[in-house]
Amino acid sequence: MNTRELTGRQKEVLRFIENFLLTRGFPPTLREIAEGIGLGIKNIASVQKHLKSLEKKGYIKRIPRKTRGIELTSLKLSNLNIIPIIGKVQAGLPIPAFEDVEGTIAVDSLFVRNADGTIALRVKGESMKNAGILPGDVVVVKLNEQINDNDIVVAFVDGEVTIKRIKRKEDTIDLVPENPEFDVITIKSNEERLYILGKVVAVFRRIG
Amino acid sequence: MNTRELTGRQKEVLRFIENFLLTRGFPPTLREIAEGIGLGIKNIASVQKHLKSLEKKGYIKRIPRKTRGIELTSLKLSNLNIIPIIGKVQAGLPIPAFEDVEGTIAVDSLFVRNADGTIALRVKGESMKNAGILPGDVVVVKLNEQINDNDIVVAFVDGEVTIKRIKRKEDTIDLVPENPEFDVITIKSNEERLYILGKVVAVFRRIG
DNA sequence: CTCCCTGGTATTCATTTGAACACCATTATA
DNA sequence: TATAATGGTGTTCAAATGAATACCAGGGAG
Repeated sequence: MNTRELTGRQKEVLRFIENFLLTRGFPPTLREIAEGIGLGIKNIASVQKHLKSLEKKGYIKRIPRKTRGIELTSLKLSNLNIIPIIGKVQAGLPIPAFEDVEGTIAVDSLFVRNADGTIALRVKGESMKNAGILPGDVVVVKLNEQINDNDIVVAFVDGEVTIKRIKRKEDTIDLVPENPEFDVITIKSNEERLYILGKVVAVFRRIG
Repeated sequence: MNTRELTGRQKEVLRFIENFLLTRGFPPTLREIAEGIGLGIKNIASVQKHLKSLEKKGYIKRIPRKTRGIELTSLKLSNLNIIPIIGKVQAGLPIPAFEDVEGTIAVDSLFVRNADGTIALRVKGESMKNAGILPGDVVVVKLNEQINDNDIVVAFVDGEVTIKRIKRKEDTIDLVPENPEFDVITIKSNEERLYILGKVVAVFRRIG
């Protein structure tokens, strides 16, 4: 048999573990698995064998002697980032304050590597429409990130929050919208009207 | 003290639990917490008190008498969906086949309610640019969903995969791009050139 | 036929674990 | 001043748990 193919019973065990973990928040014990797939409570040895098979075929990883020590290869929690969604950013000095935290959002590490210094905001306005950032979208913002030319940033201008593309000139900084209906905001370097909150690193949208 | 505010020690305990769960894949035992925050191994009673405080303030939920029975309010795994990323969709009858599964992606239930019959695809081409769907984006597709007029769909036309907005006319179906540089594809209802794979329900993009 | 893998049943055992007490110190609040 | 909340220490105990072992049966591969 192929090294990755599962027997019916093994599939059943794997599905049970996945489902248990997703609904309960932690992996099952051997006895919980036994019960879950309709085996007698005394019948842990069978479960042990199934788990050994699943591990050999690469679907799970077991941590020896640890209660509930089962990791799913398909669901690596270490690939997850929990990021707070901020409802309102309040102007303030020296740094703006985050208010109305709506909750948290789980983001795959495919989009965000590290949750440190990262927040999520809801997009208002159409100024970045042509960059594929629409009203209602959720943008993920890295706060303490190096800002490079042409980055899309979340900026405070005169106390207002806005998303724009940044372009540095000789003596000015341009905040460029990606929508011809909006104007470029030009700020002289010596003015104190601008505060760059962070860099937009991901965009999420739900449709329908 | 506010019902939600945490003391320094309580914060420390919560951070430890979060970090443990995310890196190890399952919550810690009381003794692991005790060790993790620098308490003696015998000192479980203190941890019990901290957990009780954290639960009272709504940050965690405990499942009595269960080893590692700690749920994080901020990280509800039940709010997570694990969706396969399909590298290539192969034309085939009666339904296309999914090949080159790149892996899985975790999606917050904020964007996808249910993982059943759901896949993720990478966008190629700019035909939906003005709908905020760009090349390289990941789109989430519901396979067995009711298709309504004006939905954005993944369609097979003459064996080619494409993302378009669907508009039903009297005797034809129009697949409308959201980019003036692309043409509308019109298909007569009696032709067998069209297969609707599913409906696009979410778009994800990484920037930079 | 023999060997290996799968799958189930039954039992034993050392550890681990959550829970419950008792006791103490500090600090903030009423 | 009294009271509650926080935070730490030490101990005991029943229950839960992973591991190991032995036994049995069927099927596929060589």
